[in-house]
Amino acid sequence: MKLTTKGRYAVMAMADLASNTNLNPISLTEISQRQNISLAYLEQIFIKLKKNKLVKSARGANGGYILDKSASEIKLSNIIFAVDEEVKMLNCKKHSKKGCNNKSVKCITHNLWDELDQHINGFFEKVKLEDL
Amino acid sequence: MKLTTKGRYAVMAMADLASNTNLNPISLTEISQRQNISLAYLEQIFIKLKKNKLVKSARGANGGYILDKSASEIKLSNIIFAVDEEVKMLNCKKHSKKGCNNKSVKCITHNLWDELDQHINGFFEKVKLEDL
DNA sequence: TTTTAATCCGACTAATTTAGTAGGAATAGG
DNA sequence: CCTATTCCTACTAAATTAGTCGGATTAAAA
Repeated sequence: MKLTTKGRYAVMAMADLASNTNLNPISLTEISQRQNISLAYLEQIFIKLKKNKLVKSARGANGGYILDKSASEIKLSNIIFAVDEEVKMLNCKKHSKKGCNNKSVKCITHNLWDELDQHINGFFEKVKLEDL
Repeated sequence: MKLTTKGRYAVMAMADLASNTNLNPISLTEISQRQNISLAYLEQIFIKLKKNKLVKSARGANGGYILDKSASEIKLSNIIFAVDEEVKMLNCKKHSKKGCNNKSVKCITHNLWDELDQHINGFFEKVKLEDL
């Protein structure tokens, strides 16, 4: 699980969406203004959220986005996972040339970073969108 | 708490130091070979570890480093904190212009990222060098 | 039917951070 | 004196992250 401001923006935007939700879709322009995130950047983020079936879109005038599930069903891990594609920054294979080689040389910290990753994941698994 | 490979290298090197310790100092050349980390990079890392009183150095031929405390007294958080100077990647102030402004606009994720930071810190607080 | 407000898409650029190198000075043992 | 080491500073390279730009598509409303 990567943790970047992009993920944070996504969480913020989704929380905004959840709390300002009514029957009509909400445009990114609104969210952009409320949360102070550039529109173009939000667009990128919402494309991904949509692909991951966290939001639905309505195109054209008066269009926008609505949650695809109830706020109680959306875990923060879902959101972060959706926008920060999973490259697992924490494991040993990232720098495979010099890093840990599971087969021969035992990497003493390998398990540690795996555990941490699970720890962080667990943290975001527990929290639902509605909890914010 | 930042989490980079530099921090991981530091943990690996310290674990190496702890497990290969005898009365004599251990040179970075040795650690470099065993852990497959470039010598020059290790030097950088150990300067910081030294400043944070985690290791002691002996200069000159047959010099090297030894732990400055017993492995049971060194927490992983100490090590990571020492090498990845604390810029708190996780809080809202990093991108202060556009980000959260505590005073006026309430940043809905602010507390969340604080909590996570504590969570991660707690994780590394619990583990001592000897536990590896 | 034209205008307008929106999503959608892909490519590009800028900024920042991280990783790593280079070169040499200082130190101490043999 | 020679060699192996730490120490120090500056620089470079690579990777990642953040964000922009231009335009195509869509649908409501005038």
